[in-house]
Amino acid sequence: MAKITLPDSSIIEAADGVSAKQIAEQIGAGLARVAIAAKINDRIVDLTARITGDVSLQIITSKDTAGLDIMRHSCAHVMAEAICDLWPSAKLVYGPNVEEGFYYDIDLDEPIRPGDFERIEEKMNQIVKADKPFIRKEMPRAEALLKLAGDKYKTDNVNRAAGDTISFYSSGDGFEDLCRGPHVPSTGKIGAFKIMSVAGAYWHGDPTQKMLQRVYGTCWRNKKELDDYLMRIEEAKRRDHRVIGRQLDLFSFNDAGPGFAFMHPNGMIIWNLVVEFWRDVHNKFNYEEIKTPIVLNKELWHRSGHWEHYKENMYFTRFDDVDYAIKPMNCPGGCLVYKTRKHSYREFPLRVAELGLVHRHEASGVIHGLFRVRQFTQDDAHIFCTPDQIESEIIGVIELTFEIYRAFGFEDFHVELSTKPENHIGSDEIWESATNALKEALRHKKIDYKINEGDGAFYGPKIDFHIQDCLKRSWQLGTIQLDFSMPQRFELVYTDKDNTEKTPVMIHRAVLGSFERFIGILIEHYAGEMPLWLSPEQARIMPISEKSNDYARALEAKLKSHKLRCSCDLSDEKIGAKIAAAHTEKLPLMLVVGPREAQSDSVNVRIRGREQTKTMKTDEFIKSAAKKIADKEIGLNF
RNA sequence: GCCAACGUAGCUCAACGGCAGAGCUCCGGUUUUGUAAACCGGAGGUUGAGGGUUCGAAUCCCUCCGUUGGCUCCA
Repeated sequence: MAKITLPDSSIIEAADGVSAKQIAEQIGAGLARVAIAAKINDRIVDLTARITGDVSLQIITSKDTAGLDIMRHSCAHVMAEAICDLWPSAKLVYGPNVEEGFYYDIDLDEPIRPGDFERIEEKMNQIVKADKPFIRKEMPRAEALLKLAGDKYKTDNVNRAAGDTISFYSSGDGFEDLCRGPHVPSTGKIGAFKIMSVAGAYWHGDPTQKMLQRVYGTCWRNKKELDDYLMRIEEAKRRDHRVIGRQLDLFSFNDAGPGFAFMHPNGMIIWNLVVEFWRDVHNKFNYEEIKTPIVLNKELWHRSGHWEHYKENMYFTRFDDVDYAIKPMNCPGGCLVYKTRKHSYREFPLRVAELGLVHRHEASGVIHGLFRVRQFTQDDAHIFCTPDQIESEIIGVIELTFEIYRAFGFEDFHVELSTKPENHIGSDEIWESATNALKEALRHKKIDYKINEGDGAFYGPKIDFHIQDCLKRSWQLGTIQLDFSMPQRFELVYTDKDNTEKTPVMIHRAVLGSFERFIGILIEHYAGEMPLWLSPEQARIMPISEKSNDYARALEAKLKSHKLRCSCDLSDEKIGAKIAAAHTEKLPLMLVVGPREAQSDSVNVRIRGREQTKTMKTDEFIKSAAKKIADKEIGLNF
């Protein structure tokens, strides 16, 4: 006898071996119709799964996240069947879900092109319409390996799978695929789908392996959800910093220097404001600032270990028969500054910041707007301290980091901790204590984090701060890295209490990561609508007609004397056109002035994106704007 | 670096073997305007670069450069 507890705590009794589907039918025909899978004792299984004994049961529908996940994976199978039908020589590799859809890796010599998507979708539609059941077949591992003999990809998948029982699913017209499951009961249960893109992907992410074709698709409960998703992508593309950067004349790129950003006057205004703010916060946290050369002798890079570990990404130059490298990191220069005098434990922790311009020859395929460039300015700093100061220093860096992120309204980021890699230097003991110091600091600040085992730098463990761009791609901002290598390589020392020379600990950290990337992220974060304090132009003065131009000019001079960034639109256009132009430029404030305002020394304030306007005395406006700027207010309410 | 797609005026795009075009921007003029785009005119191009096929190439083929989306890598 099976005793089945439902989510509402009610209990159904049935004969052993009853299927989840039968129970769903017993609960209600409506539920049975929308049922996709079942959760038996926290394990998600097919609806056909048999129930024995005392269990808890939940029927999963497409409303559940798990139901949508299952639907997507079943959709991947349908896509695989369609592709195998169109290209019989296609070999299936691996087809997991991703955040908002799925992909399937396929080994096929003939390239699948975007132009083929339509016929793949057509074939998929036929399969879905036929509403054939997904049927699970189980067999022992040995039998599965025999069955898959000759298919190196699926054999590999079986070898990587856990457990002794291997399952296959068949659906459609004799299509069968190795799969753990579960699946929807039949292909007709799959909602609205679309093939999104195709891209190359290495088998197991290994560049020495064959490049496969990865076909991306998305699948939603219904057409409306699919359309909403496609709309969201379109919206996101409108936030793309590369598009907005051109629209707002912030920066550009040129074939003359791929991966090297040209910052325009508007972009530099934002840049300099971020630098100014950054300096204020670093002063508050007792940092000093230095600047080290961009081009340094090659020998230095041998000593630092960069030659050995980073040569492929470095630029080199040669003159007067001497080889030089263009710095990819600031630390060696920082070490040379440290060595210019003797240091005492009394001056520790020594926090030395540098806005260092570095060059890294990134692979051509990874260059991406301001997010991934070949020349960038790091907001770097090196903290020299004693081992027992590590944890408090890390806490200090985290506090400084949050203070800076908060000013820009960033709440949505995540933290990752990377631990000892296989190729590392230093003893296990020192790695363990350093990693624990990082963990303790995170625990102390009550920060959740993800652990990337073995992903640390060769010289020490690290904490990274990540943020997502408008298309949900994740980008690293700040980083905190413990470095046991550099102080030794450069023979850095300090004199301790006992008058002996010891090696300091070096903490390498960046908060914004790179100014280029950070400005790109700011643009996407605000969709180009910068808060008042960061806006390249804060207010545009718009005379109603030429008759008010003199008042407009006088007003401009007055606002500028109060350090407001503004200009006059003295064109022959009507006021509506001037407003439209200002909106296109995403200006926060528009000041419409005509004879009325001129007479009363006032301005009519119009706020970006709003219909209603407000007339106020010029002095009152200046005071109010100045306060918003000083407070770095994000809202524009006047 | 690898796979695929794409490079036409400053920007967004059309023409897809047969005279390179539109809107916006820019320049000149008319208009003197009260809250999201007035009107008229003009300028702007060896179609990313080089080679090939063809009577004829933006269009077809090859090489290179760049861009986009992924993979690997990474701030």
